[in-house]
Amino acid sequence: MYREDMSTLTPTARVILGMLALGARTGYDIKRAIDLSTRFFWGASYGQIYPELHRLEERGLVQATPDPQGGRQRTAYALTSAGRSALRAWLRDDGSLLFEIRDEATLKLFFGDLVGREDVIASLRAKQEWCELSVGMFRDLEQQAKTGFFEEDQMYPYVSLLYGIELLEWIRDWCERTAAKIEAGELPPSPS
Amino acid sequence: MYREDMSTLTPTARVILGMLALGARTGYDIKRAIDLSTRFFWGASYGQIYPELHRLEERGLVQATPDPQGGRQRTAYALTSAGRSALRAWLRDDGSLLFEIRDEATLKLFFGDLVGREDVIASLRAKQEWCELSVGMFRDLEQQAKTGFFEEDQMYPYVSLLYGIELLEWIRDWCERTAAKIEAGELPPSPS
DNA sequence: GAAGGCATGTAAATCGTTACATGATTTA
DNA sequence: TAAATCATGTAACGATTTACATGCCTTC
Repeated sequence: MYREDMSTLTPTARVILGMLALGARTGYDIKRAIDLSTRFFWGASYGQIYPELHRLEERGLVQATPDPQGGRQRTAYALTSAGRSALRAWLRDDGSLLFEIRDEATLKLFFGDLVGREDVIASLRAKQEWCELSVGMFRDLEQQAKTGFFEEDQMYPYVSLLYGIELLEWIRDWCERTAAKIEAGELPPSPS
Repeated sequence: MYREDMSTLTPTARVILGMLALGARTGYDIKRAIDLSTRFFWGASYGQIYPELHRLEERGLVQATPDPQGGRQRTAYALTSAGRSALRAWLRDDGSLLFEIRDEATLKLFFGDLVGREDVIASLRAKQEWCELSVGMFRDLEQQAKTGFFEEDQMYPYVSLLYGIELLEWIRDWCERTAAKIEAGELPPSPS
C-alpha cells in the first residue's frame, strides 16, 4: 500500500535525478558529485545508487546506455522526459520538507548533567574543532568552485556551499561561546 | 563480525540509557521525553524503543521490573551498574561524533538552477516559515522548562534547548536574507 | 609489476518509520 | 459513555551502511 504514486521519488532518487540533470552520467559520477557537494545535507552510497538507478530505469525515469571505455564496462544514464518532469515536480512541490538531524555532540550536551563539567567542555571543544576542520574542507571546495568546477549556469551549488560554510561557522562559534561560559561558571542562565 | 564489542551502544540505546538516567522509567516515558526534548537532533520511535529495551535487558544494561498500575500492565526499567558505566563511557568518549543532516530544502536550493527564480524563492520562504513555526514550539517548551519541567540538577537539557532555538533562528534569518538577495538580483555573488 | 583510481555491483546487517493491534484507565 | 490518554508491542516496509567481490586502466 505504498509506492502506488508513480511520481513519488525516494530520497536517493531525488539526488540521482538532480545530478543527472546537472551533467553526471554514470553511477560513479553521481557518487563523486554527491561526495563533493551535497554529502553534508543529502548523502548516498553505492549500495543505494546502483540499485536505485536500475529501479529508475524500470520506472522509465532514466535511460541506460552501455558506454564502455576501452575494455572497461560502463553504463551511462540520461533523464527521460518523464524523469525530467518528475524531477521538476519534486523541485516545485512545496509540500513537506524533510529536515532531520542526528547530532551526537548535542545529545551528549543534553546529558551533560550526568558527567563532569570538564567532560562537557571537552565535548564542546571537540565539536568546535570538527566544525573548524569541515569549514576548511568547504573552503577548499569553494576555491575549486571559483576556478570553474561548476558550469556557468550552475550558481546554486555555490550558494548552498556558502550556506554550509556559514552554518558551520555559526555552530563552531556557539560551541566556543558556550564552552567559555561553562568554564567561567556562567551557566545555567538561571531559568527561574 | 559486528557487535562483538559489548560496550558499543546502538544509536537508540544511547538516548534510552540517558533518559533512564534522567528519571524516565517506562518505554512510554522515554518516548515522551524524547518527543519533548531531543527529538530534533536524536529521535526514536516505539518500534525501536521497545525492542531495544529488551535487547538492553539481555545485555544486562537495564533491569526490567513488572510494575502494573491497576489492571494495566507496565514494565519499569532501571539502569544496572553496567548500564550506568556504559552510558558514562559513551558520554566521555570523544571519539567520532556522528553528525548527519537530511535537509530537503537545501537539496532543492542546490538544484535551483533547474527551476525558475520564483520557485527557489518559494522554497526558501517555505523553509523560513517552517523555522518560524519550530522556533515557536521550542519557545513554548522553554516556558515549560522554566516552570519546573526539568529538575534542579538538570540544566543541560535547557542549554541544548537554547541551542536549538538559536540555531533555527539563524537558519530562518539566512533563508530570509538569501531570498531577499535573489529577489533583488544580487545573486550569484560573482565567484570569479 | 605494483599501486591506485575507475567502474559496477551484491549480500548482509543495521537502522528506522509507519501502520496496525490490543486493552486498560482517566477525564469530560 | 465517549474520547483521550496510558501502555505495550508486532509486522511490513523502507532506507542505509559496510564489507566484499571483480576486473580494467593508468601511473609510477
